[in-house]
Amino acid sequence: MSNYNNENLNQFSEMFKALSNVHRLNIFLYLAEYCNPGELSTEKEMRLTVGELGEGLNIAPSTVSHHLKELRRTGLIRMDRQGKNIECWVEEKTIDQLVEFFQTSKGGE
Amino acid sequence: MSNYNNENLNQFSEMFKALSNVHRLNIFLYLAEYCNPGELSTEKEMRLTVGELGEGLNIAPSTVSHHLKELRRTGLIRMDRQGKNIECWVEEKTIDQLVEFFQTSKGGE
DNA sequence: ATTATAGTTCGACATGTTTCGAATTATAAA
DNA sequence: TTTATAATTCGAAACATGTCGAACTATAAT
Repeated sequence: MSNYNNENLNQFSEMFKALSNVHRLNIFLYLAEYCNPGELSTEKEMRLTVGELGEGLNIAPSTVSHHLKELRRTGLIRMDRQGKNIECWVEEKTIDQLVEFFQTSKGGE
Repeated sequence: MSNYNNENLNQFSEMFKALSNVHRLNIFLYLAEYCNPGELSTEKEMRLTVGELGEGLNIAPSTVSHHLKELRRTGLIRMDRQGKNIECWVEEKTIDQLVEFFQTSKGGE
């Protein structure tokens, strides 16, 4: 039997919804590239600003903002204001949960 | 830099879209429970019919059918007609890809 | 051949999502 | 204090998704 209750399932489905949009998936992976494990997640060079994320994606800043809000809401990324900028980075614990989700679903029960 | 090109990214986003609906996620996990690794995936007791999947989900058969079509389209499950029934089971290779996707995104390059 | 069972396809409707630009808030620089 | 920069919120338009029931196809049983 599965270990996931209804609330958990809902949270996972929300994460998948967040990653189901190509722009959001790109933002997520772009952030993931900048988070080198082994270094502290508080180091500045491991984070990107909203503006930096919008570049090359060809969508309006308001749309980027909206997508980031979704990624944050579901726990996939975190954000922190530093002066005029808002820095973003991936939440590694959540990624661990996703890896475990699929490993468990494969391993059965 | 990421290993995923635009086509790959698109495929992953489609898989996530398929799993973003709670009904489809339930169907997927229900199927995953029935696929015990170590046994051959051709064994009959490792598969479920469309009707069996619809039970307890409280949605019309046509809706179950629609959801299964989406799960199959994105490569998450497979289906095979056996007489009057159509048997369904998860595609383990695809699950492996998803595990790898998140592991890689964490390990970063 | 007729009937029953399992599942799919189609059309329609309600609901949700994506996107933008304009207006707004927050911070920093002049 | 005024101006500039970075990002968010809001409202609206276009588009996509989830759902159902009715009609259909495929197979099996009588």
